[in-house]
Amino acid sequence: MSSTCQQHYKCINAAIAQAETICHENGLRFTPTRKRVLELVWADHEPMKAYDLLTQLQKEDPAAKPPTIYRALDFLLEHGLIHKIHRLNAYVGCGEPDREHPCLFLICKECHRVVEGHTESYGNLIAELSSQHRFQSDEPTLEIEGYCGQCQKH
Amino acid sequence: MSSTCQQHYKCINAAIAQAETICHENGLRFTPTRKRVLELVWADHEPMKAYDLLTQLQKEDPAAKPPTIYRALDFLLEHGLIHKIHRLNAYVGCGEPDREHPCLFLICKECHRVVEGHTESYGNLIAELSSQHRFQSDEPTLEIEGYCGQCQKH
DNA sequence: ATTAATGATGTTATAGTATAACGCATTGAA
DNA sequence: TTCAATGCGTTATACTATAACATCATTAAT
Repeated sequence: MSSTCQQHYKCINAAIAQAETICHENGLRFTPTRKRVLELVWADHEPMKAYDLLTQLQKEDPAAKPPTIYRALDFLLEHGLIHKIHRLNAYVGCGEPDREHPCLFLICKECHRVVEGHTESYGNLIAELSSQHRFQSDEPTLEIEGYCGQCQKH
Repeated sequence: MSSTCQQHYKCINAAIAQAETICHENGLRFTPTRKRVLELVWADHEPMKAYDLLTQLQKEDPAAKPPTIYRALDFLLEHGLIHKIHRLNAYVGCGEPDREHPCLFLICKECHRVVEGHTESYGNLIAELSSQHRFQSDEPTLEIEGYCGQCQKH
């Protein structure tokens, strides 16, 4: 575990609780595999790779295969419980699964930490672009690589 | 070819000419393979996949292998002559290789066309996020999927 | 001109990411 | 209880990208 939180189990528990609520409210099946995969994604605040998750899962369920993981990830993505960082081919838990929001990540090249950003102007930008180009937008992702405060060369 | 331009060879010629200038100015070697791959990327305004480019290249150079393509793509990316669309694992020619600018793409899910957007507010947003998070940003990419004007359901 | 350093390419192999396809099991509604 | 829909098990394979090492080409210094 490598993050800024003090008691990481709280992050995990909160994420699972939110997921349970959301699934219940929307009549979705939060099956044991889906739950377990979500926990594994949240095992760390760093983005997790599919095959690493698979390796983890196989410790408990030796029969797990790639589709096991990818199906769970697809479900979690589809319902906004996790995000995919495309340039890393990796997955992170979503901090605000109950609120519709465009994804925005700051990705540190040094420590590989990813922070999920939030700001009004992002929504405005998307709106501006959509109207400029008559584009009906959907699933925008802003991925910014660089160096976080800890890792910058001074 | 599927684009809004009328005479696409002009796009290709312009791109190659710009590349030649940039490489010359910066003491870079614009080798035949690199040039040919850039032409192939520009063969269409749609994003091109690495292995499709390879198949094309192999028609002229049967000895071409994956590294042939990936090395050329790496060179072109590094010098801003093309962009990678991460969520598509695909590559498009850069419309303004001589100007430093953060990448911003509108990707149509229907016709698969990609337009490279430009707007002041994008730079501002990056700046705002960087200062908010004390993040030294580098290579941001904003990829927005959705439906373009042509493809929207009315 | 020769040579050493660097960069580009050739070549083989393999690593890493993701999905297709098919059949069985479970669930929940009619 | 039966049926339709959804989820899962399983095998195979497709797709994306890089490692590693040999060879060749270019450049600039001697």
